[in-house]
Amino acid sequence: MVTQTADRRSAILSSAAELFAQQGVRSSTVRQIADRVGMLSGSLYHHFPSKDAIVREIVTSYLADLRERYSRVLAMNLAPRARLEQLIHASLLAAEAAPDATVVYQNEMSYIRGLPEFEEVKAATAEVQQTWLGAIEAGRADGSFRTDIEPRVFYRFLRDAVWLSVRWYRPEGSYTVDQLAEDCASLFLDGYAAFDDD
Amino acid sequence: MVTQTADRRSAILSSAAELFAQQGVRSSTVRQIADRVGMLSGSLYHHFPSKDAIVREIVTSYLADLRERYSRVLAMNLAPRARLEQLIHASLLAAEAAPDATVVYQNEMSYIRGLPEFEEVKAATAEVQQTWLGAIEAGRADGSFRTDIEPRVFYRFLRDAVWLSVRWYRPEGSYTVDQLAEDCASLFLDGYAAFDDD
DNA sequence: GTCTATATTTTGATAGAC
DNA sequence: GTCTATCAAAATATAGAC
Repeated sequence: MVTQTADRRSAILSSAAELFAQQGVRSSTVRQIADRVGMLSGSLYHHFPSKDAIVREIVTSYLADLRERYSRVLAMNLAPRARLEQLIHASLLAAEAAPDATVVYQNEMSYIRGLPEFEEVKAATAEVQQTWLGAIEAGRADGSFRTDIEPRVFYRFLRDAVWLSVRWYRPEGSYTVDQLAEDCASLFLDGYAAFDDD
Repeated sequence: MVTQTADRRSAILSSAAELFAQQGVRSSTVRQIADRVGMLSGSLYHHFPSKDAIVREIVTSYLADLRERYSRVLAMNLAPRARLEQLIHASLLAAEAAPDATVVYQNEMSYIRGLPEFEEVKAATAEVQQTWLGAIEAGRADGSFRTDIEPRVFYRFLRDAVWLSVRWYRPEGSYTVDQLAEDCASLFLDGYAAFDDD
C-alpha cells in the first residue's frame, strides 16, 4: 500500500536524520540506518537510490519548511524590530519541528557542498541570509538599530546563537520555545547589562 | 635530527587540523593528510600511532592553550563585566591562534566522545564553562546583569556566537580580532537597539 | 625517516530469490 | 518490500626493504 510505503520512507528519513545529527553524515553507515528502522541495509535501496539521496531529502525538505515560515513572517509587513523578533521565533519553531535536520544543515555544509544539489541549497541559504539582512538594514536605516556595529557582524552573531541552540535547547518544563525566542530577541536587541530604569 | 622530526610532526598536525576543519575528521583520510605534507600514508605512522592520536593532540594542545589564557584573565581579578569582556577577547585570540583546532573542537565533539581521552576533554570543557558561568553569575549577584534571563541561556548564546565566529571571521583589513571582541562584548552586554542617549 | 607492498576491515551498493 | 549473498572500492594500519 502507498501509506505503508510512505511510512517506511518517513521512518528511514527520521532515523537517518537522528543518526546524522548525532554522529555526522560520514560517520553514519547505511547499516546503522537500516538497524534503527529494523531492516537490512540492502532493503534501504528499495526506498532510496543512495545514501546521499537520503541526506538530500532531509536537507531540502527542511529548507522548504524554513522558507515557507519566513515568507509568512515577511507577509506581516512588520517594522524592523518586530520583524526580527518574528524571524527569530520562526527559526526556533522550525528548529523545534525538525531539530535533527537543523543540526545536519548547520554541521554538514562541507558534505552538502559535494552533493549535486548544492546549488539549490546555496540559493536557499542566500535567500535566508537576505531575509535576515533585510530586516537588520531596515532597522539601521530607520534609526532603531545601532550603526557602529556592521549589520553583517550582528547577523552572524545572531544567526549562530539562534541555529546552534538546537545543540543544547530541549523543550522541557516551563521553558518553551516561545520563551527562548523572547529571551534571544531581548538579549540581542536590548543586551544583558542591567537596565537603568528598573 | 630532533628539530627536523619536530618540524615533521608540526607539519602533520597543522595539515591534519586544516583538513579536519574543512571536511570533518571522518571524511579526512590518512592519505589526504600525508598528501598535504608530501609523504605517503604509511610514513605517517612513524610519527603517530594512529589517526586518532593526531586528533587527540590537536584537541588537547588547543584546550591547554585555552585554559592558560583563561587563567591569565582570572588572575586579573576584574569586575564581572570587565572579566566577561576579557574572556571574550581571550577566546577570540585563542581562535585566531588556532582556527582549525577551534573548529575541530566545536564541530567534532561526537567524534571526540569516542576517543579514550574523552574524560580529559570533558573535564577541560567543564572548567571552561565554569569560568564563563562564574563571571556571569557574579555580575548577576552584584546587580550589573539582568536577572530575567537565565545565566545558562545567556552563556550558551554568547558561547556559540564567540566560538562559531571561526566559521566566518577572517582577519582582513582594519577589522581586527580586538575590534571583533569589542563588538561582541558590546552587543551581548548593551544590545543592538539604538541607545536612547545618542 | 620514508617508501613499497599488502593485510584487514568497513562501506556503499547490486543481483536475484522469496 | 525485504532478505541473502556478495561485489568493489576505500580506509586504517602493518611489515620490511632501503
